[in-house]
Amino acid sequence: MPELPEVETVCRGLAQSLIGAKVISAEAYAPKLRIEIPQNLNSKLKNKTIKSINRKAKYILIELEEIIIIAHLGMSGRMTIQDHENFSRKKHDHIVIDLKLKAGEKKYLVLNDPRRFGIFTLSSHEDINKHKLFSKLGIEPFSEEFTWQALEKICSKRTKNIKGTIMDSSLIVGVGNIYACESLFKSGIHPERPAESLSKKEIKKLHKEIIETLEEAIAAGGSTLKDYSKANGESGYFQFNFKVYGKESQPCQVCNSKILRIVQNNRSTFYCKKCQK
DNA sequence: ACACGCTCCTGAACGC
DNA sequence: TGCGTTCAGGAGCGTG
Repeated sequence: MPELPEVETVCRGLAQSLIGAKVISAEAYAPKLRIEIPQNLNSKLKNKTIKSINRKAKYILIELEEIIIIAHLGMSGRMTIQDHENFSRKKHDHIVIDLKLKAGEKKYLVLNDPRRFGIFTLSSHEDINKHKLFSKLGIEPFSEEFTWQALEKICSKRTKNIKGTIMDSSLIVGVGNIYACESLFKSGIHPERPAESLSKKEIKKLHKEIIETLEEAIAAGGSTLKDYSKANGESGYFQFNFKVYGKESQPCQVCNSKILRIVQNNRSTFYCKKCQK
């Protein structure tokens, strides 16, 4: 499922092709995903040119003249650019935008989302910064604001387990289940530890590993599961080497003891009992 | 303010 | 083979 690195990768991929593209037509084939899809998409997007494409938390912001598309890939969303030649709308293709690229070529931008946890909505430029979807977002892990002291503050007096804490998007954005598991493993911190129990040294280590894990995944092109594709539609797995995620019962790459799986906050957690204290 | 559990959705994987 | 059940999970929301 798309986590921050995947969304970043998708944004970069889309930006490469679509900056300067003009909307010929836009059509929605579902009334809602996680929230309602605006009606009359076509009249709102037609003839507008794409100015920039950026990521905010796990949201994709496609900025056009006078309007901004806010998209979220949820669990199973894919945003792909497809050729006109032999194009046919597939199952779960919920949004299809016909675009004329800067160079003149025509392409479709398609949002496919089988599990429909995604979002596709619109905002004006003036409303974007106070948009409801963004009102409770925590710190961006790549921002200057995300210092180890900021993480220390988040963890202080927090009784909740550290894994749930770093995954809480009202505190820190973009750390999903996979990278929470991975960064805790690399930090040697047990996922069930109360956030407030972490020492300063551990906070510093975790802070560093969260950033590095996400950076590494972006460098690898984002990690993925099997129902995910890159922006250009090329499917398949990325090359990120998971140390614990999905490795239940397999030997730890560091100490050889069995990777364990537990359920925390209704989510699977994978960890090494020996490496993570 | 915080912690926690429920919910949305579909397809894959699994059990009988 | 085929049906039913379980699981995956981001994040908003309601409850205590």
